[in-house]
Amino acid sequence: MTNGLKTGVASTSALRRQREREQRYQTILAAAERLFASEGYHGASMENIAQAAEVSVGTVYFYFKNKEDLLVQLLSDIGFRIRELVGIEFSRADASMEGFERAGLAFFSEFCTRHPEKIAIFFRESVGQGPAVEAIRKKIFDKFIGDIVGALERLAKNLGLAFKSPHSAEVMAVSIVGMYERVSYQYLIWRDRSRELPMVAADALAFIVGGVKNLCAA
Amino acid sequence: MTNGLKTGVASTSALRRQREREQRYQTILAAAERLFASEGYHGASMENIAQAAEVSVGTVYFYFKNKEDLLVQLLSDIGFRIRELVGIEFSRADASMEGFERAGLAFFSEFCTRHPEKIAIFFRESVGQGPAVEAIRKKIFDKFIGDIVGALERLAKNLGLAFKSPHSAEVMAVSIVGMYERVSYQYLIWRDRSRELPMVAADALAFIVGGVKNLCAA
Amino acid sequence: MTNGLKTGVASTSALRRQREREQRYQTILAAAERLFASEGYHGASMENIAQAAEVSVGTVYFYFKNKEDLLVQLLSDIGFRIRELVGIEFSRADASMEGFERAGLAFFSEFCTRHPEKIAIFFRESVGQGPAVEAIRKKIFDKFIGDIVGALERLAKNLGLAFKSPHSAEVMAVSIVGMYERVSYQYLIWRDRSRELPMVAADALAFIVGGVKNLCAA
Amino acid sequence: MTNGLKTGVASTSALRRQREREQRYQTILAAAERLFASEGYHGASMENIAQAAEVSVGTVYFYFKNKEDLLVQLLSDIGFRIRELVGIEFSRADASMEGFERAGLAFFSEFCTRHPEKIAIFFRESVGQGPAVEAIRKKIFDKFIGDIVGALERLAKNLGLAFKSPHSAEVMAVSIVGMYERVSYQYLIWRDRSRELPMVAADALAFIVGGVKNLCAA
DNA sequence: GATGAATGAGGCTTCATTCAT
DNA sequence: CATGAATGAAGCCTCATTCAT
Repeated sequence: MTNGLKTGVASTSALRRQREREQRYQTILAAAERLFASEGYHGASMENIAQAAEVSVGTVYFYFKNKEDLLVQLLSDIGFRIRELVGIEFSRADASMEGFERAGLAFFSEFCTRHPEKIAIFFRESVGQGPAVEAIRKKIFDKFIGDIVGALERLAKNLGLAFKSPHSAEVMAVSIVGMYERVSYQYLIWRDRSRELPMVAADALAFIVGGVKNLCAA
Repeated sequence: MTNGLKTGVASTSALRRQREREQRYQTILAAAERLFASEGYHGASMENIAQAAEVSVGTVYFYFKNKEDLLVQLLSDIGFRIRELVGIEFSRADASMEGFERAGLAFFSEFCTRHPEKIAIFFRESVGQGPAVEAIRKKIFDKFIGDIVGALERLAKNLGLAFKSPHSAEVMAVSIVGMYERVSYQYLIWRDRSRELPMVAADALAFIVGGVKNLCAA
Repeated sequence: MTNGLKTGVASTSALRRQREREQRYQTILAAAERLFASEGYHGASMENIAQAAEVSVGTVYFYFKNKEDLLVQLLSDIGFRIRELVGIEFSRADASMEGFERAGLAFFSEFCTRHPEKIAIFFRESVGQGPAVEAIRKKIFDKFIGDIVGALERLAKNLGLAFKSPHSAEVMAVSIVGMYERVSYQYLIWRDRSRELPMVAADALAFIVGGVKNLCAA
Repeated sequence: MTNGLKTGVASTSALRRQREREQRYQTILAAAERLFASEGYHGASMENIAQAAEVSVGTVYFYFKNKEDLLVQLLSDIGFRIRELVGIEFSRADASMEGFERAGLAFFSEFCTRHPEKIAIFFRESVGQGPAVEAIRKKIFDKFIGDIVGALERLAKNLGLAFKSPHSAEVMAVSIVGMYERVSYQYLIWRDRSRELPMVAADALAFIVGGVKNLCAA
């Protein structure tokens, strides 16, 4: 306080440290993402990841508790980004199904095309990797399903419609998530048709719209 | 057949051998199925599997090329059974969507309830286990998708309808498969609501019917 | 039963297998003993031990659960041998202190001289190696102390003597064990005076005899 | 001392520094003692110790050469304190065995009860930790043995007694140390009977007295 | 003097697979 | 055909120690 300079200098170097830490963290995470997607979760060794990130194994363990933690952080990040991009569209959906379409386009045309590795990790590499990973996967899925259920309920309320059964909203949400998953898997991971994805997406969205209509009644 | 006693005796013992071989094969496969589902593909060691099947490790390797082969055979069997039960309903579907509903019920109310381990293996444990496994998974998915596409095309033809786009049929099929997958995962693996599954299935099927209608036009 | 030869052959090869197994087990244990004594418990790696035993690392793990198990088996064996050699003399001690002297000579002049590595492992390398190892150490010590307490009580009874306090017998036994331990450590491990050990032992035993007398009273 | 103000100020701050340094040193040593005793020498990492002492790892390395040094300093300190408390009683022992009893009580009733962690470190955690540590352990033991030998020799001289053999004094000293060690281990570390220790000690000391008498003759 | 991020050698352990009996 | 002991590559992870700031 009494010493502007010193504090200034100190905070500057402290900030830089902080920044560098964050950068290293991200570098390692990025390397892991790349390798998990290309070599598979088990195929990528901690050694490989460290090399790809240009750090030592010890450094990886300084930033992440263990290999599983690497995957968990990756999943958290992926889940966050998807919701940021897609969930927001669902939450805007009110009196029409336009929000559903915008959400789908955001996912298929933007997210999938830009981040095929994230799709591979979320839908392929993180599946069946033990309880801890399954737990976070379930959490992410549940949040996403919640977003869609919210959108459906607002839609029904605003349009004065009722669902066929008490499960309907949830089942629809789960179904929609399942479609997202398998369509992206089929057209992005198994065959790379990322260019056709927008058209494919259009059909998928029409399917969703029809499905939703059929489970609501005046 | 035409030979005398000696051959008869020989063929009898040969038959018994054949039968015993087949039995052993199935015993091992069953043990693997159980363990893959409960401990995970990586969590189950060949030693474990051999013990569970009450044979030696060597014997497991006599009947199966390697661990991956065990999974592949399991997947083949699962794929076959699903098509046998579900695919047949799709192929019967002609001029109405009833076939789609029967297929869905067969899957959710029969298959899922009776074989939750097969669902776990197909949708969880076999995901992301390397190229060879992915290949057979893709093959099974593709066949199943083909069944549904066939049903959709017949339906369209018989009702004089046209698809919105050339992709439509395939996208719908992929979507339906995705729904099957995630709905069973959500209501069977993540939470055990096998008793509610029939009701859930009803909603899911209504969703499908609506989706299909929306992608066909007179 | 009906086939002497076959059973004979079978049992022969089965026996040989059994024998070879036991031999391998002992070979590995011996290698571990040697290395633990010379390099220290932590200084000896599983790799080293495997090499010294001329087997692969995997084989070591086939016979022993882990490194700690190796130490535990070693300790069990050492404890057993000491009691076999020394404890028997205590149990023979009845109406005089001769048994105490024979026991001491057996320990110092026979066991220590013949198995300095076992002494090193029991009194040096196995100390402070975690709860599991401490547990077995305590068990062995307690048994040994029990042997001595038994001898003391018989002695007292036969000579019509009484102990000073209820603890006396146990405290004496613990004291005697402590003497055994430190005397062997001092004259065998820290300096190699194995040749003088018999004389040293004589003095130590005289010390014990005097101590015992002082804690018993007519 | 003789300098004026400036130096005075300087020496004041220098003194404070000196004091702070000494404090830090002791804080770290205390943290190490606590952790070595509770987690074991290997179980306590330098990181743990630094955290417990509320300093950084680097600081620990500023005050101590390495982890072993931490243990060595600890041992030195423990050895010093034991001699300070116990050895002094032996050195006072002249014409009677009272000194031996006072020494024993000092050890069992004072030192053990007050510093169980030091006992654990000296008799458990520092055993078998490599040549350097063994060397200092031996040095401490030897000094302590020397104290006792001195007391024994003075006693013999003053009472006009002779030892049975040239080894006798040393063997007795070693035996006494061994008793101290194992009795404290048995009644303090393995079972916490610190409250009964005084009584146990009484018996142990009577044992020693008897033993000594038996090895001296008029 | 103090900090704490970075290092990397080295340890323990697992497990799919082979092969002599 | 069945057995199960043997293999050894490869993985994950720890931790004492260093050094630029």
